[in-house]
Amino acid sequence: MNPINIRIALVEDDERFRTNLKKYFDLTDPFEVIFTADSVESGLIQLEAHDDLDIVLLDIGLPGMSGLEGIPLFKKVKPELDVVILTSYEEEQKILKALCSGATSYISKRTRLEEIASALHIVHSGGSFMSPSIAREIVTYFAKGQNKEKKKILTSRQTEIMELMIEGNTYSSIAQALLISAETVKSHIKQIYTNLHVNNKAQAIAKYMAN
Amino acid sequence: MNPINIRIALVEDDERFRTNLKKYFDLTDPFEVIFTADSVESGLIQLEAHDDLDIVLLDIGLPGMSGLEGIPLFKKVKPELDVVILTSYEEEQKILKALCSGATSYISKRTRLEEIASALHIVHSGGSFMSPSIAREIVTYFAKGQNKEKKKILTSRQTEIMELMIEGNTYSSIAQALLISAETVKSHIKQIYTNLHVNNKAQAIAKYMAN
DNA sequence: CTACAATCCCCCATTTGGGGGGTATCTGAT
DNA sequence: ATCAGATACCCCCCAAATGGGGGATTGTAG
Repeated sequence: MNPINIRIALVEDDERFRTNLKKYFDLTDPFEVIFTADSVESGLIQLEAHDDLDIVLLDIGLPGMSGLEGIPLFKKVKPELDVVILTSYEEEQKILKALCSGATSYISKRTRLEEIASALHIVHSGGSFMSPSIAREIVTYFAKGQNKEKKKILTSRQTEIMELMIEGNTYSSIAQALLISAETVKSHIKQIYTNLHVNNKAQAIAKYMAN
Repeated sequence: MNPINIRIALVEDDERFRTNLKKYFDLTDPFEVIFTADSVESGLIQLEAHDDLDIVLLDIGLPGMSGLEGIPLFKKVKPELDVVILTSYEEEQKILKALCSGATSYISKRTRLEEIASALHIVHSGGSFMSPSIAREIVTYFAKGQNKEKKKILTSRQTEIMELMIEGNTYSSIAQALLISAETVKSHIKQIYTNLHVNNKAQAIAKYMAN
């Protein structure tokens, strides 16, 4: 067997698209289509019989069990399997759910076959590929999360020290990082405790991280 | 002006890399380098004078203010500006922070220039590009999040002690609350640190609260 | 002028973390 | 039935870190 063979499976209910993909990958090195399925259920059964699989290309809009529900099941049978979502659903909710369930990549069906192949190469070498529109949804998600502005009870210097404290630094290592004296760090931390109405590191971190 | 012109700015302290990028983009259509800067501070000043900017390419490891801190400032001056991080820092923490601050894309410095250009095209047309290794960090982050319920790294006793520790109790006050010896509390906490792969209270609390 | 952030210093008791050592149950796998 | 492993429990030593109490000087913004 070719050492750089990439063994894939296709789980897709649209027969035309599925056979198209299979044809393409059958003709394209170094891909090897181990099996195809038109549902999660059938895919799972076939997966049991083929433990040499690298990547499963999974659609979301499947009859019966959805691809979204299927992800954890595939990962359960073979945890090191890379699940690549190939679908036309691009809503944030579906994307996030897929990623949370353990999908490695999320590719739009509009993507050209060569680009899908390139994505699979990336995945096989330990990376991850996101279609531009999908990636945009993800960054939007993160940016939204930040909009919750938190209380400005700490000065910028105090925040800086707080962050370093959370990383487990001692007063002196914080001092070194900020090029100030450990005594100064201590003074700042005293002040932090006063501002947060606490009197030790544990409570301070808890309070700081809670908001 | 060419309607498909992409007006970019480079904020990067490594002079060689910066001039390289500038040369490349100066020669490559449809890019136009509006200005370059070697620090966030200088970049912000120049941004005020150029309101026709589309994208800023920003390094993270800058002297003075870090790129991470700079992102919100750039977005504040010009909210519709797309901030593209181009850096060699690939730690999850930095990546997430950048995305939360409003970065649109995050590209590894190891990326070929043509690919960077292609990423900028994607960003300019409303998408987002992530380097494979970066994207992988992001999906890992999501996958971890899902395991939060399954995060039973701590036994029930350890959890109990952890909660009391977060409230700021000392070993002896935890001992009193649980009617055991302080030495036992200490043993438990040692074990907690082992399980969480940390070695002090601060990191333990941060890790415990993060999930 | 005043308040406040940021910097620095000393003293000293308490807490912590890391290194040992141990016993008693309970559970799951052989 | 037994036995390894996990869990909970207890103890000692000692260096390092922390926290609380004093104090001080700058610079800056209101």
